[in-house]
Amino acid sequence: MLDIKQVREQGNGVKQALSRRNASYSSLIEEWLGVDAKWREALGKLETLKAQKNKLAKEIGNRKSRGENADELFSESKTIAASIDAIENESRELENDAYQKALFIPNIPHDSVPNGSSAEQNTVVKEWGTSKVAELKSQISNFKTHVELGEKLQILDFEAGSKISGSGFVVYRKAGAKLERALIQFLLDLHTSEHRYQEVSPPFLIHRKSMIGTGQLPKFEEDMYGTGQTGEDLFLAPTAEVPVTNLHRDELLRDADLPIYYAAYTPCFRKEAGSSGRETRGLIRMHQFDKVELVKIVKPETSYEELEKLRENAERVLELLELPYRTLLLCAGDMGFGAAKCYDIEVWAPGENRYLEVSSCSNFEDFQARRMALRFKDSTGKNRFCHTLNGSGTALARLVVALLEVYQQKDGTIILPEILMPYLGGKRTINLNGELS
RNA sequence: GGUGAGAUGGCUGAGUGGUCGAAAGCAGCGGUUUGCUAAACCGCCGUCCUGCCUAAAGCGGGACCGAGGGUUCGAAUCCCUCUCUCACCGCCA
Repeated sequence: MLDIKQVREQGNGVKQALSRRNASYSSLIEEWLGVDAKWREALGKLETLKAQKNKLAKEIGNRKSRGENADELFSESKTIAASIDAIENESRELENDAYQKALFIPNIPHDSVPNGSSAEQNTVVKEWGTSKVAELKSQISNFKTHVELGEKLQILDFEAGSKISGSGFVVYRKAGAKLERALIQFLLDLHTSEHRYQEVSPPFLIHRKSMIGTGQLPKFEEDMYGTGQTGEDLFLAPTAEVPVTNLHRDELLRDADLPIYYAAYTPCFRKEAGSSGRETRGLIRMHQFDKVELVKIVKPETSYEELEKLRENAERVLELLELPYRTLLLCAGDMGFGAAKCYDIEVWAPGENRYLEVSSCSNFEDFQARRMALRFKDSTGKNRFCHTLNGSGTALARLVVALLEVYQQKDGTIILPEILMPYLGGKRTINLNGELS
């Protein structure tokens, strides 16, 4: 949520900044300001009337305690109370109206975010393992896709996935299932020990208030899975960002509490309506996938530094797995709703012959904190909104794609990176039976 | 699912209709004193909105005691609904 004061004072600046996103929010901003002005007018009237009423009530109290008569004050007070009632209803409606409008306005892109309307205008800020990419590309025709590999080895069972749940679901089998489990463990260990995040394991079902807190609702309700249960209002987590950031909703933290770093594993559930084709083949776009997510709650003055560190923490995953990647700074038009600045990290997948997004690291500034009333008392004693950040560290399904495709051997087996061996029972080869050996 | 008890400031917790924005303690901030860390004593110490003021300070107004509604001239306090917490029972991993 944006700061209404800022919008009142620099409405045009805000509109202009938002126009860098792919749509115009000018009319929404205007509507918000209009309702806000009406609301404030109603509030002004209310305050005057209430001041009168409070005065009368006090006077009545005084007279009664002295045993005096106060009948004429009673009727006067009643008249005022009646007009208060009317204005109060109006004011409540206006307030809610303003809030509802505010919830649909995205965050303002940071100054360092480049202009652009689509993914083509994102800038590559880092490339790692370029020589390996070149080498892989030179013999690209030898590389099978993860779908071919996975099915041949019987470690990815897409048929079984759709048998149980429909398209967009997969069953990992044998070494596939073990690899998935190993990666979760590996990622959590890396971030909790080396990067000093605190491990949390949150609920996967999340209520509306939390979903509003991080910005998934109300605007993106159609992308979310609800449980379908009548009388309940729970959604399946689209990312651990939601439960983990909301850990501190409605809290006033102490200055010394910050920064807070969390790492969490959760499955992620997304409808992904309307996507199909090459983009979605195999494991690349699933309705359910596993992810280890990193969440930070920090002081405002440090949040951009923290974003860089967060990004490095995610990049480290790919470096340790020796998977070539590149990092993009997203342009204003390609950023998510709540982000002020966002990096995407993409891993090279030779079977696909392209880069796949495995992480998205964003600074939300105080956008989420405002929605969820997440504040801290700074060293001068002033209450201020925290800044929140999160980044994937990383998404697992696409990591599996890259691992299978990069590490495939001519004989059809797969030799996984050595660093995973402790998590795979000391083994690293997926043999032709789909077992570890 | 049943029964009962609760929800008050950063935390603990008192407060059953009028001077309560709210006792007390802890934490925090400022100060005094004993040779340091520490202890003792004194003072300050909720949030949001808003008016006067260039601003700060200060003074004034309004709101907030889980949320929403009601009763009343007047509600933290009484009534209703909801949400959550705790205890016991039932059920289940």
